[in-house]
Amino acid sequence: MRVAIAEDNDYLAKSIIEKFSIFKEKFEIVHRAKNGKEIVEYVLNNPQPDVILMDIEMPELDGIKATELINSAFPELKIIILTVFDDDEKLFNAILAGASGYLLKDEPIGKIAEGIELVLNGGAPMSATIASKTLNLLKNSAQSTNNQGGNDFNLSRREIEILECLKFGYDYNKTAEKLFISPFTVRKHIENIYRKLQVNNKIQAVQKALQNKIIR
Amino acid sequence: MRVAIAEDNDYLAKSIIEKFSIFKEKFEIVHRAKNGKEIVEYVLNNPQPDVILMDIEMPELDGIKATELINSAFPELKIIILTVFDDDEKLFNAILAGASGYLLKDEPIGKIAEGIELVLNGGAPMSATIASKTLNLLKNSAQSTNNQGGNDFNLSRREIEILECLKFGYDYNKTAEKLFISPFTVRKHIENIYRKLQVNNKIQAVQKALQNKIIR
DNA sequence: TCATCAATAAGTCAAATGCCTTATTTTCTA
DNA sequence: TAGAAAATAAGGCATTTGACTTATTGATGA
Repeated sequence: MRVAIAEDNDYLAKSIIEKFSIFKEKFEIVHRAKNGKEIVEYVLNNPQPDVILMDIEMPELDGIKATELINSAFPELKIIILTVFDDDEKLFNAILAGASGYLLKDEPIGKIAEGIELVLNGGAPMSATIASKTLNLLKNSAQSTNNQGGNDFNLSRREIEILECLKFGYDYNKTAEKLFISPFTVRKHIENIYRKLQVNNKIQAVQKALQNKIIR
Repeated sequence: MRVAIAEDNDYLAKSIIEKFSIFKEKFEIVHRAKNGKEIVEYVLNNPQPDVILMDIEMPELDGIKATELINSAFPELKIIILTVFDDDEKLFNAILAGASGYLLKDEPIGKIAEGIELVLNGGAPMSATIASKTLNLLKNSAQSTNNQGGNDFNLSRREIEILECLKFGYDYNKTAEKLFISPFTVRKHIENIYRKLQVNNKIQAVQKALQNKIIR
């Protein structure tokens, strides 16, 4: 089986290629590209590999855009995303771009090799957390017709005002000034917000509030 | 680990239970229900199992409806669908009902046992063809309307990765750990980000990056 | 009317952050 | 191939933040 790798980090790329030498009976690493542009150019100008292992964060052209291009030109060519990032957004975009699998870089080499075989047999290799996130994404995207948003976490009106200020990056003093209260009070409100949202810093609070449409 | 099985076919149920005796150190089959109604009544009136292996086609109440009921009453209870059916309709409905995994009955017993452990660690066991179908379902169910727009502020690739981490509320150390670099370097990158985005704290940086679609 | 809760205020203290300087290595490009 | 840009690393220092404690007031509701 002919495998190509798109990975900008030299160390990681070499490490993967080296580890694959164990499976040299089965897999041949036919190319290693340093970015999305290189891998697209490679498949356009060379005999097609069976599978591409694709990093996401790469210069010139990222892995998701490269996947999109390659997938539209060669739908048969299987692409497995291999990255450290497991956030919903990237996962979602990778799937839309046409990736056939999504593995995290901390998977043992055996799992990656297994994934390549799986993908060539019509399967979809996914790391455990990824599989779980995929189900949730599907569930959420299907329910998006009748949803009104998220929880309100029983936040009080004042706490939501505080969150609005946090969103602007105001510190305790600035927030206190805006709301005509003492900075100590602001701190107390923020502590209560953290407890209710189950977070422990401002960014997480703001992100969670945005995601749950508590603030816009 | 306490496992319950809902399976109407006596032969199959006994066969599975028998095969599980190999893993009796790890798994205890606490109950075998003959239909959906029985499994729902069981979880309502007995100590909760950790995992339920759920067939779909069953009399009285099918596995999908049973999954829905159990999942809404006990969201922590993991349910793995174990069936011969792999059609999109059933898969889709099972996911919506809240199933945490979907395995085909022809999987070897080892894979099923592995799936139980996976599901208890937050993963989502899926047979190869199921995983593949899930990706397709997700892809089709959301043909998104992607639009671009916004400055990139000449941020380097690394700086964008840093921003991705900041979005999660990671501190310097956690970010450094994620990106395999020193916390000092993270701080330097963040300083450069602040200068380029013309902000002076993490929240403002994340908000500006989100607004300009530098990150999502 | 008694209890609960939200909002207010104030304080301690360790840890994290923002802002500054310096310096080496790597990568890219003119 | 030389210089620029980016990434890396380290450390100082004042400020901010997060996690605690304690306490008063006013509103809501059972």
